[in-house]
Amino acid sequence: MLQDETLTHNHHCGECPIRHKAVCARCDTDELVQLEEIKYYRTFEAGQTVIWSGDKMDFVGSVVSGIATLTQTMEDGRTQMVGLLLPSDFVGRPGREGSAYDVVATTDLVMCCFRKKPFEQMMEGTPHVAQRLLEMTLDELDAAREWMLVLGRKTAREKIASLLSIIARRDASLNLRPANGELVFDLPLTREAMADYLGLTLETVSRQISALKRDGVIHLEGKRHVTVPDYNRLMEEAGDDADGGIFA
Amino acid sequence: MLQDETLTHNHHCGECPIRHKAVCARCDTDELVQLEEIKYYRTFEAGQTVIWSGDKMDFVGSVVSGIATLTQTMEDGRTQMVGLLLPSDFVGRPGREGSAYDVVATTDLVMCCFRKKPFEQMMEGTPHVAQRLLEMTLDELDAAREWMLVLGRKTAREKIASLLSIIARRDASLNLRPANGELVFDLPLTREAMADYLGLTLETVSRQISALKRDGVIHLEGKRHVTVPDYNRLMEEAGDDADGGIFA
DNA sequence: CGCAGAATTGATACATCTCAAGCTGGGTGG
DNA sequence: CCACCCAGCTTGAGATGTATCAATTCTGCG
Repeated sequence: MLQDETLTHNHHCGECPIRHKAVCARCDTDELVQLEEIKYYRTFEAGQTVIWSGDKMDFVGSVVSGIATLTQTMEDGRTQMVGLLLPSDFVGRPGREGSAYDVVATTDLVMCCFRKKPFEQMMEGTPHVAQRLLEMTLDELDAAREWMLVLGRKTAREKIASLLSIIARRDASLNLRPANGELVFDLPLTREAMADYLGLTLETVSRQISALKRDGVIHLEGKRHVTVPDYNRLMEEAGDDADGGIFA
Repeated sequence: MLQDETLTHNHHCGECPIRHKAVCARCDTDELVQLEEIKYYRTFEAGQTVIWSGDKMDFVGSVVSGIATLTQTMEDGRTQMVGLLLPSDFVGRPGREGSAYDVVATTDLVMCCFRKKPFEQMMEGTPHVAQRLLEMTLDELDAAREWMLVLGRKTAREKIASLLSIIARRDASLNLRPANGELVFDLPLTREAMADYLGLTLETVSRQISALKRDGVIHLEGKRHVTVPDYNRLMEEAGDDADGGIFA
């Protein structure tokens, strides 16, 4: 595994970009010192597998930068994405040996890893870590259930609109945008990855994106650069209530 | 709200049927005393709505007996079940005002409720409750992700087989069965509820159940009483690896 | 330049939905 | 005690959305 030396030595948590959103968000200075002792950085190139389903995991950790996917695969090759890991998201499950999913780096990826045993011990002692992890897990559960509605009941067009609206919303909350209703972002996923997320084929994804473009719901520059002229229109196409602003 | 007096006064936690599986599983005797002070029972009749999506929740709690469903509904009426609540499962989210889902009693239901504020305070003080809740939430997240694969990638026949195998497995772990490979249970859901769980129409559910019956994968007495002569066969039909026994 | 991965587009097949007609079994009122 | 009723379920025929198979077209890069 190649590792970028500028990233694999330990930075100070105080300057960390995900300091206030990750599993360490509630920790005070003392607790950060404890975490620094058991942490190390790892980098992965786009396309690299971080963990194979079933593999033993000797660490847990947070995504610092880049994007990774959580996928499940059936014996015959059918694949479903079950999670999209963005900066500050947590990987791994304390109290379990192996991973239940494949974790794959979609872009170049930097992870802040904690050795599993010490991390688990720390969870016992310092409630701030466990509290934050519970909060994050509950959020993920809500997101997973939201996605169950998308997978089970929405049409292909609604699925695409839902995905775009989620990416747009996240992007808006990260890089704060003028709230003039126009949103611009880059798709972090290939058509195939979108298909795996939405339970579709890549051809259907392509057709529906073309249709949304033809109907003026989105504009495309190249394959990845998307402009949403009217976010409420996109929400309607997603079958969601158009109310409840972008920055909820 | 009608309440059965024999159930709404407080029993002792020590004799509670879900004592060792619910959110209180790790609590010691002292902690149980604390919980007893903030708890009360509520009963619901089959078909009754426990909580409406968006409603303010002044309690959280555990299912003691009976079955409830968690559902999400779109404006045009399409509905997706996002959770099936069995005895010992937890309802509600500490740290959030309203419910995100409809909770409906599928059978007669008894819940052990905790007043929300005191429960949240207790979570701060006694790590055993928060630890157990984290563990349960992680399990639910795994279940939700498993279900995403079912919704996104499985055929109607596989979906039905998956649901039957889950119900069979749960039933086997509750009422322990002879491990001779034959499983018998009652479906706790109507065809329509199964359809909402699986992202299908009730007609498709009915057709696929008929097909599995015709092919000898299951036997039916009446509409609800199911016999599975060969669990591994059912697993194969579900598209799952047939290995990894029933009582995993 | 030209290749390879990614994406688009087209023609057709098929699984599931939709609409519609009956069936079944348990409960109720005459 | 029977006739009726109704929710839940089954089955059928046809419509439709998405998958599948196949042929091009982009796009970035060595």
